[in-house]
Amino acid sequence: MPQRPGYHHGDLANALIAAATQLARDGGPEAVVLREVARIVGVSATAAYRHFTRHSDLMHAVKQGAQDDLVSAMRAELAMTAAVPDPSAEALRQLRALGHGYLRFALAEPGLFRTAFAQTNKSGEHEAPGQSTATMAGSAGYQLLAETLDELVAVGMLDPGRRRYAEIVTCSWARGLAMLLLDGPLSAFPAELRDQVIFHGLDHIRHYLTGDTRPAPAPSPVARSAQLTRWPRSSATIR
Amino acid sequence: MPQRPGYHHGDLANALIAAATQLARDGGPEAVVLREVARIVGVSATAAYRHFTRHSDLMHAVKQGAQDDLVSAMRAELAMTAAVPDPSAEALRQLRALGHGYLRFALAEPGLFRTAFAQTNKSGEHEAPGQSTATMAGSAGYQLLAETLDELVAVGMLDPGRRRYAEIVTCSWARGLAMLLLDGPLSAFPAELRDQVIFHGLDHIRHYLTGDTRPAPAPSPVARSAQLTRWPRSSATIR
DNA sequence: TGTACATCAGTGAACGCGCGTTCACTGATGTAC
DNA sequence: TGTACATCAGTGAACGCGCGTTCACTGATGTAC
Repeated sequence: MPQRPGYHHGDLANALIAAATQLARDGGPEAVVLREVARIVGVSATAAYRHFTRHSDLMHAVKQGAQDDLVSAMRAELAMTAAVPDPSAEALRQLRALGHGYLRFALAEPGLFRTAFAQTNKSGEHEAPGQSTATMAGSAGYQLLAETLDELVAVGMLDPGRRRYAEIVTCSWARGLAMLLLDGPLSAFPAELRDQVIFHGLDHIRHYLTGDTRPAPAPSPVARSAQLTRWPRSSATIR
Repeated sequence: MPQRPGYHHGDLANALIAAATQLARDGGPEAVVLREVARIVGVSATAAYRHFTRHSDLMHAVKQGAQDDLVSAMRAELAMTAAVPDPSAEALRQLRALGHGYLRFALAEPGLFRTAFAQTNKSGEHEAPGQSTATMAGSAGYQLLAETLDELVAVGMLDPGRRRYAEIVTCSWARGLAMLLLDGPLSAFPAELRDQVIFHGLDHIRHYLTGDTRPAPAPSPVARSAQLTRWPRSSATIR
């Protein structure tokens, strides 16, 4: 990103998005105020209108980024542990990783998490019925879950007859737990306890899907608690 | 409620709450604007300050009411079907009724549902740590669920070892599903389909809790779909 | 039973704020000849 | 290679809005004597 040589910025659109993302990260979607964004970048508020026809368009871009970040967090959690040879165990590992990634991102980046699911009306869209912008987890995340669930069926752990509503139930659980952890009564819990709730919740989901009532293999490694603080985000460098 | 005889209103506090509730019903918590509330009641904005020290206090009252309404909806659903003699079947009936009540209220009164879980900072409270105002379903609703889960254990349908996280998982599912239905991708579904999602979801929860894999007894009665439109609310008569 | 007066519950005007957005403009850049 | 000019990407001032809240006030009510 250039050093702002003078009158022309060079990459104002991205700079605005980055600043807006930082605001969303700190204060949620309501904190994304166009004038403040311009202020941060060091540009007049009017300049933003060269790159976004209105506030909600900027908002939309931030939301997209937040959704991408969520999916990245899920992918990162997938990559954090090694794949195991046994297909059944591998499918379970993936399921757990996706859930952990989702919920840990929610805890680490509550502002971005809320932004990812915020209601935005982009320019052309008129409440667009039937084509909701608020996809499950940015669509890509939903796809990851769907694949893992398919794998669970293929491996024989998930009854095909119970496949149909599996992602809705799983998504509902994860989304609701995130709300309880962020805004609800569970928000008062200390970080460790919240991690435990997530861990046990995920184990319940596993049990629900597979019918396997045996307890979870091991408690959540403490080493990962460090990750609960802040999620590193490559695209959010300002200026 | 008196007919507003002249200068003195007589019951302004309640009238303001009622009007504010109507705004919340139609537009969610953000729609509760003090000046607009006063306008509706036909009183100067200043008058509100005789009864609420600030906006957030009025908001708090509305939120309380919305939480009560949610619990009422759950209770009403409980009362809608007759109790059955068999304790196991009865516990399941209650579980289903609570879930249906919760989710149907969310669909019928999205504005109030959101308001029930909105973040409000009442006068004295300073982010009050450890004592979150956002209780599970207004606390009373949580109590109802807890009792039903206890009953499931007593009856032998729910393994005591799996009792511990049962309400968190169940609450998470319900809350998340409500979000998906109201703001998420499921909001585009037609009413019937959404009711089916609820019905199947609840059946999955039942299966998850009890381990009973047999399918649900009967599909959701169509007759109840009428209820999805609007929830009758006794306390919200304006003026 | 009638009067003085404290208190209660309203009023209207105004303040200050910050927002999204528009306007007419100007400095910088790139291209045609 | 140098110049004219269209276009691009900024600027600063201003508009209009609606909000929560405060101020000094006034009409209605209730109570003491």
